Amino acid sequence: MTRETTDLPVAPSGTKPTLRSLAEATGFSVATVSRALADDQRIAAKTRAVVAEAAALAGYVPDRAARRLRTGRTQVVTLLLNTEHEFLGFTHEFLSGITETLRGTGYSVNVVPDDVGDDRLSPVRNILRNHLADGILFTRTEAFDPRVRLLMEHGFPFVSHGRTEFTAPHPFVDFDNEAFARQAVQRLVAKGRTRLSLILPEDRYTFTQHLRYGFLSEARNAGVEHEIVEGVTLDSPAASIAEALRASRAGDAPPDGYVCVGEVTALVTLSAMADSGAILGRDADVFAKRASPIFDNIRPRIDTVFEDLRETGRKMAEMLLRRMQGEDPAELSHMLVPDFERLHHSDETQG
Amino acid sequence: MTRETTDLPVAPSGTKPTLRSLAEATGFSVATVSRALADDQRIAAKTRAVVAEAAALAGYVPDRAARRLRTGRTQVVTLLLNTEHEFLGFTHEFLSGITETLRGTGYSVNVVPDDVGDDRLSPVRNILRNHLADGILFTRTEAFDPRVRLLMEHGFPFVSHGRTEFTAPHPFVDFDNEAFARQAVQRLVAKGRTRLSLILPEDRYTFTQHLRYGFLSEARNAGVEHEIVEGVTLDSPAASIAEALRASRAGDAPPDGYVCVGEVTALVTLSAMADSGAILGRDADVFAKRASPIFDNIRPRIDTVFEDLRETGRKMAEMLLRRMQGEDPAELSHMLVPDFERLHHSDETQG
DNA sequence: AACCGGATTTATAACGTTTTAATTCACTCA
DNA sequence: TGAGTGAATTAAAACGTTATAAATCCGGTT
Repeated sequence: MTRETTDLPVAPSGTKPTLRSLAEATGFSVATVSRALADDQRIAAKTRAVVAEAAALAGYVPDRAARRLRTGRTQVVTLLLNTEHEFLGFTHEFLSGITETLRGTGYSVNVVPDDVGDDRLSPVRNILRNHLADGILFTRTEAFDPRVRLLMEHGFPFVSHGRTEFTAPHPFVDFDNEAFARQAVQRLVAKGRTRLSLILPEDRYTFTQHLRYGFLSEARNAGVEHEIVEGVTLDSPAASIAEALRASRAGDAPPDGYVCVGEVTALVTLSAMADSGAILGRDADVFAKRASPIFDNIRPRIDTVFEDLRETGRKMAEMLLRRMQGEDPAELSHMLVPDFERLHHSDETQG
Repeated sequence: MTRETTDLPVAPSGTKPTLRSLAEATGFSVATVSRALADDQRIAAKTRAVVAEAAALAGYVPDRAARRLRTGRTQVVTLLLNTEHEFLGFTHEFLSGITETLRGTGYSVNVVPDDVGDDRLSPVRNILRNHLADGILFTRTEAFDPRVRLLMEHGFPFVSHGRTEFTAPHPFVDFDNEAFARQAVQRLVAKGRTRLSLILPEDRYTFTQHLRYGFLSEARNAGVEHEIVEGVTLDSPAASIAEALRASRAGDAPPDGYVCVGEVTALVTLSAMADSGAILGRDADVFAKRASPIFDNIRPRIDTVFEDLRETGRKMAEMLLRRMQGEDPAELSHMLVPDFERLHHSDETQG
């Protein structure tokens, strides 16, 4: 009971500390030690203190496999990550936010590829069937996303990046893309632009509808001409997008205002303009959404709004933690609003 | 022994399939079923077939926690991921390559933040002590990287992105940065440039030395002036880099050739040139390394060499798998060479 | 008829944890 | 005194797997 071995600072001599070794060291039973470490109130306060000290001394950490086997809880959160397309920096920022929030919670982050071409349900089924995680995060949510349906049926904790159109509420974090689109139109119109153009993501994604709605209704309000580029999406190869843009510019009255939802699109738009002799600010303007600070270093400069994906990751992880603790899904949603005050994220570094 | 239940197509009625349920279904013991599934040659061929069929029918998948508890093997690979800086698209491509190779192997990928400011050793210690993974991958390797030393001491499987200067061999995948730097200098000199400039990553990283050596020795060979920009590194804030570049351009004989190791640096360089009235191709040229296809869509175009980080991820995962199977570390290394033939990755999409 | 040996199979322990259902113990109360 | 009470502790089972050591079977010797 009284410590006679004050020599080991952190590491136990040869074998790794376990409940049993702590039990032997303290003289209590394994069951008591387990409860004491869980801070079970039925265990005498003094006992809890003694056990805690012994555990700290030995550097005890509960064995994840054993705990998982016994409780069924994995202490793992799985991120379904699209490995095909990305907005520049999306993955990095998003994943950084997630790990940042989860650090120190005992949960670890597991990354599983989610390729839209494939069956998006199969990774989820796999996790569900074999209980490979306690919670799931995913992106590129569809209006009636089958993953959301399945997970809700199973009552399995998850947070989606993006809303759905299901009636039952579920946890999500989203960016207000409609507001972005409206604001983009307003800005371009304010600059005197009258023929707006937009390239959308694939129809399947919910946020595509938000963008479309915001763009169309605001353009109608303003009474300006507008087009949604056909035959090409945000995820099309840059070459195809460039082709479509050039075709569009070859018409009699080419667009004079571009709303760009992704960075690649924005850059391609700038290139297409340059290639066809159009000059930014004179012949057309561009308004883009960006996830990385890259546009601060592009000349000519364009107007952008920042979507903070690190914060998105943080929020999603936080909601998932709360959901896994049993909080009501209806309470767990968060909207990121475009920061219109800080357009352009102006750098102050240039002359 | 003879299956009387042919009704269940894939899912077992209520409870999940386990060795015990398979044992009951086939009439063999749990031990035999376990061995049969492991394709142990001591088990009769007919028995193995019967068990395999039953397992397939029931949709049996071994429980990871139980197996891990028993064997000590986690079936987890941990990626130490820097969450601060990134070359554009690095994380996405790299991680995609890793998950791509690991898919279907039974290993899952676990992401742990590795922040250079912190103690880079502590995540490794944590993994080692609690056996949280069977193997480790990491980036931003230092010349005498303490993580490499520790892992080698423990004989723990890992693959580093980048070499070290330890004498004992260890698995790594690296890009030939010296060759890149040499080629960059040669190209710029071939264009008639005589005052070259380079911004390096932090000194601690091994690849910094490779870049420096390649740059310096090739510039001396060619007999051209050259400078390594002081007081600023690849990871400095874009604003600081821009500041340093502008200061450099303000001198009497500003650089006329820039070697850019990262995309952000390249963009900042272009901005700094634009801001100071210098024109690409007339007053200076830029040669950059890129990890994303972004430069195809930048105007004016610059010469680039592609570092394929998806392939890097694939290779690292592959080496780790082989290392975990006990292969000799000395055999497990791979160098990616700059693809000089495909400079610029020309797009053919523009007029 | 007893025995051997190789080929199969099996009972059992163990990995480290949590939890159910006792058990112990010191008191209090009638 | 003897039972009742509540607080504190514990023995033991269980989670699903693998590995050790032992058991069984069977055809072929001696």
